[in-house]
Amino acid sequence: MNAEKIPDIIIGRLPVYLRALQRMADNGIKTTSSQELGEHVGISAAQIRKDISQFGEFGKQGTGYSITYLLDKLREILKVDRIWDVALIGAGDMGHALARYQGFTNRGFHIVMVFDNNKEKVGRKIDNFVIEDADKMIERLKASNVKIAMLTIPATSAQSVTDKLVQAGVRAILNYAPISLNVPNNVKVQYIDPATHLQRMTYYL
Amino acid sequence: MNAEKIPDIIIGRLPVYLRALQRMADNGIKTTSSQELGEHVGISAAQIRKDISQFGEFGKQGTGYSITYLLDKLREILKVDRIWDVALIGAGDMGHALARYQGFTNRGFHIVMVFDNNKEKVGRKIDNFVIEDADKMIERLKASNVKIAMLTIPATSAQSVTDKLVQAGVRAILNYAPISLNVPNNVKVQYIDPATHLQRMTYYL
DNA sequence: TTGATTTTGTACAATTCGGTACAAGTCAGG
DNA sequence: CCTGACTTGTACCGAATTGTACAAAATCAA
Repeated sequence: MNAEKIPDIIIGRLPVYLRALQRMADNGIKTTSSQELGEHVGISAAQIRKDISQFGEFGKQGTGYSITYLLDKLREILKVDRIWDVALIGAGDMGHALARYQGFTNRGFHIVMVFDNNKEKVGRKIDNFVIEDADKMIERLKASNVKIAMLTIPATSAQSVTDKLVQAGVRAILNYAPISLNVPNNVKVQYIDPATHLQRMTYYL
Repeated sequence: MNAEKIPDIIIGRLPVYLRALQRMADNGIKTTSSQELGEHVGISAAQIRKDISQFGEFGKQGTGYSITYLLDKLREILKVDRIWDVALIGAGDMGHALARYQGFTNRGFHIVMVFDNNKEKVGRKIDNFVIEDADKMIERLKASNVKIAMLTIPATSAQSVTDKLVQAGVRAILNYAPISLNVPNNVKVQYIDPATHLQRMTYYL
């Protein structure tokens, strides 16, 4: 076990391992090797061994890794051995899709609030969520223990809303708006912008 | 100008620069510096200069970069100085959101087909798109010039559908299914999985 | 015109990251 | 028990990536 600072790039791969392992577990597989896992996720076996060994000796020579054990450890490392409350900001098409997405529950996340600044939408429901008024967002967040927000609003208002989220104590933002966000060092942002992702591939076509 | 192989990591940053520059241009700004652009996108000025200089000397000492000129060059490099036809596979919530997304048009992409394997959905419309039968996907794609697909289907069928896409000549896949895909070397995949992205941040909370 | 200021592109240095190779532990079968 | 096949964790090394620093070019104000 290594108590030093773990590089971001390694942390970034762990959720991919976690996802693949979870899938193997669902298929009833009990054990895997760095080799096999590597083939599933497209990463070299040595890389996987090195990444995992940053956190302890979880494998067994000759046998590989117990999937349930490794799952537990990875969930613990990534702090998804619990359920995080998440706020969804923006009830447009993308917000709707995320609100209705069934893939969060068994991966550590639970949407607890949905906000929109359109007064016509406020009070309406998406499935079980009642859309709340964005004007009340800061006070609602401050009174909650929400540390994670998903931002599905236009780029024009993304930075100002982000500032409010930070002010309200949010520490992690999944940003669907096509714009880079400026946040303090203690706040993390991940970007999802389909056009940007597509543009990362056209170069090679 | 350097004709050598450009690292993936640099190509990955160019769309971010492009997005920021496009935004500046929309705001009527004519010129920028690596310093200013860096502040917008959260990347060091030296890094930006080095990235851009891989492709030529586009800046001017003392002045910086002409935004429209740099935009043209980046679009050319990334091959988004044209419009790419894109196929959308899966007409669920996420597929709907993407089909209706207005952010593709001025960034080089145009959805031209939407498929679903649910016979009840086939023939229905999402805005102007008629949902087509997934059974006809391969032949429809082969008869088209579609090289890019967006996959918004369940993980269980993602690999088999991917194999069909590859067989039909697709060379770039934006995968929304929460699973790693296996593709030949000449096919690129980008992953969008909100739970994975969130899990990349919880470690730091 | 001149000197101060700005900014690029790049050489060089430092750091980070990934691949190779192997000792040592584990297991299955005879 | 013994042998052969597997597999981990890590030391070592080369490659890739980023940071530092500066010469040279361009601009601007006086």
